[in-house]
Amino acid sequence: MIKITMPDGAIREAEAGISALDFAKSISNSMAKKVLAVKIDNETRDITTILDKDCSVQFLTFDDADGKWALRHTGSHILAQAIKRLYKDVQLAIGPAIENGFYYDIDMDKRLTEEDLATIEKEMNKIVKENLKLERKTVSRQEALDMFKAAGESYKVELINDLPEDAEISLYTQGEFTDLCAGPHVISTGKVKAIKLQSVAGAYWRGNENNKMLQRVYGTAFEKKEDLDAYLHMLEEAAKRDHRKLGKELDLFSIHEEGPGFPFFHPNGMVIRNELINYWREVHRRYGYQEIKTPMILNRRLWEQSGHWAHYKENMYFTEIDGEDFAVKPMNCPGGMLVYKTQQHSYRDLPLRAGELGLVHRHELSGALHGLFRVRNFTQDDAHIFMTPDQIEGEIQNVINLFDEVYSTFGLEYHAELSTRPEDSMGSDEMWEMATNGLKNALDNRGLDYIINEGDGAFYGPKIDFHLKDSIGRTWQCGTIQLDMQLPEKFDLTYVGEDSQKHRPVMIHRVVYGSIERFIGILIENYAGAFPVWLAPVQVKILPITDKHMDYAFELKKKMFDLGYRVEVDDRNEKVGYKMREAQVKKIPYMLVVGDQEVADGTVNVRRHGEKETSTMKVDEFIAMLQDKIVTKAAK
RNA sequence: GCUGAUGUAGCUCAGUUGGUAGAGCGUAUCCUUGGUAAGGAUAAGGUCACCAGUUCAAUCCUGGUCAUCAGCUCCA
Repeated sequence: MIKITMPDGAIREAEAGISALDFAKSISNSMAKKVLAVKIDNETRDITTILDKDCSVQFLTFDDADGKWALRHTGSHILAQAIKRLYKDVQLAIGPAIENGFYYDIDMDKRLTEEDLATIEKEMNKIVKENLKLERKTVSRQEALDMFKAAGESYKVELINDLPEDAEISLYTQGEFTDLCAGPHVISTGKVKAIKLQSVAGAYWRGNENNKMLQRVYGTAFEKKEDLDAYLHMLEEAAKRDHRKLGKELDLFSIHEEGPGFPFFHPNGMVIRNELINYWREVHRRYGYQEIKTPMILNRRLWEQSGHWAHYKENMYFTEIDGEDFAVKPMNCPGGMLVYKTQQHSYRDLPLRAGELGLVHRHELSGALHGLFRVRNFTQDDAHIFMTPDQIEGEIQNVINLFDEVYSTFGLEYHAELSTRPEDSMGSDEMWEMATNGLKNALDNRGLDYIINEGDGAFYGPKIDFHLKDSIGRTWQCGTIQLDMQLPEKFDLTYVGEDSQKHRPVMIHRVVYGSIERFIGILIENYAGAFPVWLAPVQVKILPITDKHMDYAFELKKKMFDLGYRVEVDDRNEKVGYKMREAQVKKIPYMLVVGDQEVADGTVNVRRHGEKETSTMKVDEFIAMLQDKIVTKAAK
């Protein structure tokens, strides 16, 4: 079933047998404004890319972005045309517009280099100058097939063959170049005033790793040179927030060749980590959770029972103890099951919420590793909740409330995705429907915006994922709520009901941070390294002006240290300007300058990170202010 | 894992068309006691990612390995 979320939030469902593309197009045609892009899997795409994907889509409300989108789309055609002009034996695959630019997938033997990109870019600018008109023409399927077959464009032929029976097939022509394309485009290539090719990378044909790998050229296009410059400048600024860069500069963590994907946390990073954990415990206590801890290495039998041995083995690490196979846990659930089974539970105990900060190890593909965002060992802020089937909705609600509170504390914006039953799944239709509806109702009641990933759920149940953005707009899944109808079965979990009979509980897995590592990465980029004072590794730096003021500085430090604050004195033989610069670079929230005047008056001169003005206050006054900021977890 | 690029001092980088390397920052020592983003001097610090091969000679050329980066695939 294909569902389309309209810009006004209304949901429309397609009749059976209609393809996603057709459905999307029919809606698009019925609207005054042509719909240029859709959201699939939370990625903005050209409408043509949904042609063989049976999934839910969300139209974007591109009020004034229409032109930009078409412009980028035309950019991709100019790219293809330039490549066709410059090289022989080139086959074109697809070339859509994307969020900030466009790409084109091409198949050619020659490997494109950086220099080649420069050459192609030159040719593209020539095409822009030629100001070629883009002309749209509708053709019959046979005409299209004949044409692309004759041209030796086998990818286009495959695309055409996969189009639905009654699909309208259109071609766009600019000068000597014609491409299969649903459009829309700007009227002529001359409209694209600023073009930049960014990179070339490999991409599998149709996103399937069993298919041939093509070369994908990424670029971006704007109407004005200034817009391009502004965009490139924005990218440069964003790169400064990269958590891998800041992690090094602020001495938070490191990753070494000796342990790819196994991050080392330094003292500064541990402060943030521990504050996050403290906060996590405080929140979960309020929401009625208990905490457990289960072992990292467990016997093979357990993993066979849970299904991981069969379904997750290629991601697991193994070892042998006393001649028996053991595995390092990739997930915490089986351990949680064993804890649940150590006693009999009454329906009165449910929902039973057991949290665990569990260190898991997963063998991720080497090419997928990425700073703290994708690692091979990480701590999940996990919890397993056991409940009766009619508690699902309320409990999900409870979890979503908790998520919202936590993300709000950090000022993080998030979006949710609901993933439904996959092809290959276990359990009855009724169970799936009940579980999926439970999740959906909870989302609807909360009034949360979400997109649906049809068939993207786990084999054991549907899930809601929460995605957060990094500094350059890539999104990372952090929180997730997964309903599990399988593990309780496999481990024969029961509770005693009102009728004094044994019943099967429903279980959910859920993480808020997702992994503490990934969440710290997100926070570093979100705050650009300037953490709010409650998280800051060093909260206060005291800067004595000369040696004469050292005693006062250290007295002050002891006072604050004894109260539990993270405070340091910069007692180096340097001028105060130098010390101030370094404290600012290290993004320490509060700098206290102390000199003759402060010593005489028993005051401190306070300067906040990133601000120019200073203010003098009594020591106790400053401490009270600091305390307030920390307790309220103030953002600034 | 796949495609492409990269790997030189603690950090950011320059350099050698084959003759074992340099800057700035940082660090140490000394001078300087200076009111809010860099005071001065001196010194230490590198098997040029690792392993082979070619060569009189390899950081540089060739091959392999590892790691990192951008994508793809996958995922917290």
